[in-house]
Amino acid sequence: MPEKSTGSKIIGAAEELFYEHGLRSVSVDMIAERAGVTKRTLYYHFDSKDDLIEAYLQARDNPTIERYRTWLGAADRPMPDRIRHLFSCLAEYAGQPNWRGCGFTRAAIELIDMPGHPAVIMAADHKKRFEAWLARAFEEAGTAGPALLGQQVVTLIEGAIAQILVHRDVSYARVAGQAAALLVAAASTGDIATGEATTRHGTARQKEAV
Amino acid sequence: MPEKSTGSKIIGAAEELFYEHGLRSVSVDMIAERAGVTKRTLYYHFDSKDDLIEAYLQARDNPTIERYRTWLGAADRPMPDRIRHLFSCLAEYAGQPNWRGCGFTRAAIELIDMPGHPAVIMAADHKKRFEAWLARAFEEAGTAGPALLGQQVVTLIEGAIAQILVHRDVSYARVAGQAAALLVAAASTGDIATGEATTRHGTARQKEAV
DNA sequence: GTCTATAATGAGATAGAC
DNA sequence: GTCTATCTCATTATAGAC
Repeated sequence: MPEKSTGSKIIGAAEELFYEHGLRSVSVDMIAERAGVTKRTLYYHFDSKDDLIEAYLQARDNPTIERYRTWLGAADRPMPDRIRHLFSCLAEYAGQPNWRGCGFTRAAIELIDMPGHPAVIMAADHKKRFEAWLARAFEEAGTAGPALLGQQVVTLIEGAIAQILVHRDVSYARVAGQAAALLVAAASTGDIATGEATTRHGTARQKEAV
Repeated sequence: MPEKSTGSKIIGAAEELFYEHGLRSVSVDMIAERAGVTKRTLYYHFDSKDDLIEAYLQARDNPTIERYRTWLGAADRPMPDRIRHLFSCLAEYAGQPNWRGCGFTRAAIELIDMPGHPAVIMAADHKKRFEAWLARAFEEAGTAGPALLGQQVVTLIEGAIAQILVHRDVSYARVAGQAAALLVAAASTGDIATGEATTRHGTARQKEAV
């Protein structure tokens, strides 16, 4: 098999460093050193640091969505269970010591004063595609209101990630998973969780545990 | 009334700039200029930029929680309605052109490679107190499982803020509010939204609208 | 307490040889 | 394509006068 190309070595180094320490804290020098090349070589392969940032997110795009696809699992189980499983996997994944939240959201925040930055655009696009994938999974499972449910569940995922990051407490993934499963279950019974009506006569029930 | 002190002028400038552009993008020079003092004067009042960052978050702490307290409103209405109202207010607030998400979460992310930074500690502490306040409100309203519900609702708030920030679309606050109201309503009926049991026999219902 | 002026450092990016 | 060496600029922080 072929030697790893210089370009991909640089991207690999950028991935590790940007994700672990953030975009602004990591210098081009650090990336070059980690990649085992000089800065001049790095600039031969990439035009600028912004270019590297873009490549970093690009490299994470597909793997991230595929990871969630695996977590959701096949359609041979009820959707609420699959969703709970997804959040359960997230909890385990986020418990790893080198986990640092969502690289896309973090990029959007770090580059908040550069709305036109390619990485910011890419982050929004990535999240839209992720939401669309999830909504589609709901649709295929015959869940009512798949688009709305997609919005709600990605919001729970996003919130759980932020809370885990701030508190270093993965339990937020589990409680978010319970919430998501309840929403999905409510929709699965044929109801649509939207609108402004009161829900006080709802009777969604979950057995007590944990 | 007394003239605004130099110290508070500096903090005011730091607040505006840090919140709008982020911690790393804003230089001490910019803050000094905005405050109408020289850099030397700034360093007379604050030891370092990190010190300024801390003061910036400190200044936002109480106002932020009070804002949510107002949004939740008095206890003269059913809790699901109050929660929906809170998210509705968030949607309107986040629609303002100078809104930039949660300063605490953003600080935690920008300073992700400095886990011991005072601002990072303060962010976690702020969010814990916020969650405790919300859980207490549920408790006072007699809702079952107030602590769990507090976790779930803050997770929805956090997620909605992140999504709005990335997509510049306040509708995430509304759908998150619907989800939160449903969770609260489910708990209000005496159920506790926890555990691992399937929820497929739940029948929480919300009228379709919007 | 506030000013002008200046360190001291680290960053992104480039020159030109091989 | 990769190297050594350097440029240019922004940034945090400080010196010393008034």
